[in-house]
Amino acid sequence: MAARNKEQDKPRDPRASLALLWGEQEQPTRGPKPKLSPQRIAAAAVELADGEGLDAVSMSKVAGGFGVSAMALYRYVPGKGELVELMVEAVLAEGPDLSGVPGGDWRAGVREWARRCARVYAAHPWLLGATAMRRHVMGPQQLRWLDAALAALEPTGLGAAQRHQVFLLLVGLVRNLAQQVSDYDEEQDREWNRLTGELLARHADRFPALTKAIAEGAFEPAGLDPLEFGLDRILDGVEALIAGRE
Amino acid sequence: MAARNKEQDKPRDPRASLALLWGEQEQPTRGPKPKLSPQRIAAAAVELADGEGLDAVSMSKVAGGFGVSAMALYRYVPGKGELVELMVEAVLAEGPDLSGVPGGDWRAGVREWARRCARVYAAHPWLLGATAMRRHVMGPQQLRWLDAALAALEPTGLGAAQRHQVFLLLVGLVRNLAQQVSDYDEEQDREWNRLTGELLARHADRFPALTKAIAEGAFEPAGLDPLEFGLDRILDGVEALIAGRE
DNA sequence: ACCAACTGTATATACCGTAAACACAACTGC
DNA sequence: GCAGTTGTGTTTACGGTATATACAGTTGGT
Repeated sequence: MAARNKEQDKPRDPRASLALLWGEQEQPTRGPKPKLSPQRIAAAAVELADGEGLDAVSMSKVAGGFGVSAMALYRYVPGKGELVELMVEAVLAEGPDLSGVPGGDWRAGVREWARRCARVYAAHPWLLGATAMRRHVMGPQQLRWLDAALAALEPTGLGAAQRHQVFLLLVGLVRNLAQQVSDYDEEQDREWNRLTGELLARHADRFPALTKAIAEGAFEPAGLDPLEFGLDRILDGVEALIAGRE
Repeated sequence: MAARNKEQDKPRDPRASLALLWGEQEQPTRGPKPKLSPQRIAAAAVELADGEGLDAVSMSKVAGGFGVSAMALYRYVPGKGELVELMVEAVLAEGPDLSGVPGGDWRAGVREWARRCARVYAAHPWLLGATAMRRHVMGPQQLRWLDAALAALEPTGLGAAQRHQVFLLLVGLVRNLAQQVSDYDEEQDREWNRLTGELLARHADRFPALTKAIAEGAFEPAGLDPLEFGLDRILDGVEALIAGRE
């Protein structure tokens, strides 16, 4: 175990962050040619995180990949927090063109959006931890995804505030799912189930509903795709909302 | 900024964790009287986390609160990961008796469960980060909440696997909500909105749906309670599922 | 040519979690 | 009562982390 960053405790100038994320900073003409760029650094960090997890992303390791010292990175990035923001933007940029689905079928559109979003999280499990950091600033790519979701929701005829709420619900669904998946570990899971099963059997009276549910196979691998299940529930809920307004 | 723990990279014996969480370890009779106990340590850590955030919980600070050295804690707790697990159990234990709501109204029961769960997260914002750690082991208090949720869902007549899925949806809702709330910071939020607003105005063509939604006031403080809104959607979705099965 | 601006490095600080070796205290068996 | 064993708390040390600061080297504009 190493130490946990207090990623959020230094003020982190939002102006600087935004300039970085939107690529809106005039680059100088005077000094030596820079070897690196915020984007190249972020890309290297992403590669590292994809391979070894977010915790493996340290200034020193990232810098090492370029053969420069850790402090060199601070010429391009104000701090690690901002680097992570850049990483998020980088992987969010990978996503395809998010222009809506052809027809006026909002359910299909929203579903497709959620699937694509889930795919990004699946490809980069560390995204979850990276965006869980407090007070992060939205960059253009995050806004792009937000925009796409809102666009997909326009045909619902819901008000703006409600569309926003539904969007939050959808991101939440995808993120929770990603959480569960990233937590999963075949071997360890089996071990856990075994041990907890024993304990539970010994205290069955304290957990009647749980005991019954387990007996009925609630925790078997199950053919249910959690994403589709969640989407179905939420979309049905939204449909009910639309119906109720008329 | 300090360093980020790789909380999960040391094996962390599940047997030991479970014994700790269930309080099933025979205590010795030989040596000197211990001054501390896993529970007292966890309680102190919770207090610290409540006051200064999860990142403020370091072995050294917790130990300092008892006037002992950091290493003393390792006599009671295998490591920091396990300490955090104990913290989670501690705050989850605070929750009231979760016995279901009287009538056969499953919606009311589930709603009440979610509200209580949300209240715990609101009281201890660090819970989110604490349970986000990978591979955590469920203790009895976590099982108690799970049991209560499953019990509340029994009157729906849904299958065990589906009840489980709905449970996951509900926890997800509460957690995402907690995330949003804990991210919120009046001052900083205003600043962010201002700066991002400028940038967005300059790129309005790239984000048409978002621009429109903002114009319609989608991001105003809004009278919508996100928890109730989310619950309404999900419960309606579940109701549709029940109806569809008949 | 000079100087200002810029890049990268080396060094140092202040944390973090925790392994290892140790001194002491208290109970068990004699 | 005494010895031995076992558990407690401390000290020290190690390898990590982010990053502040002071410096050396490079480059372009003047």
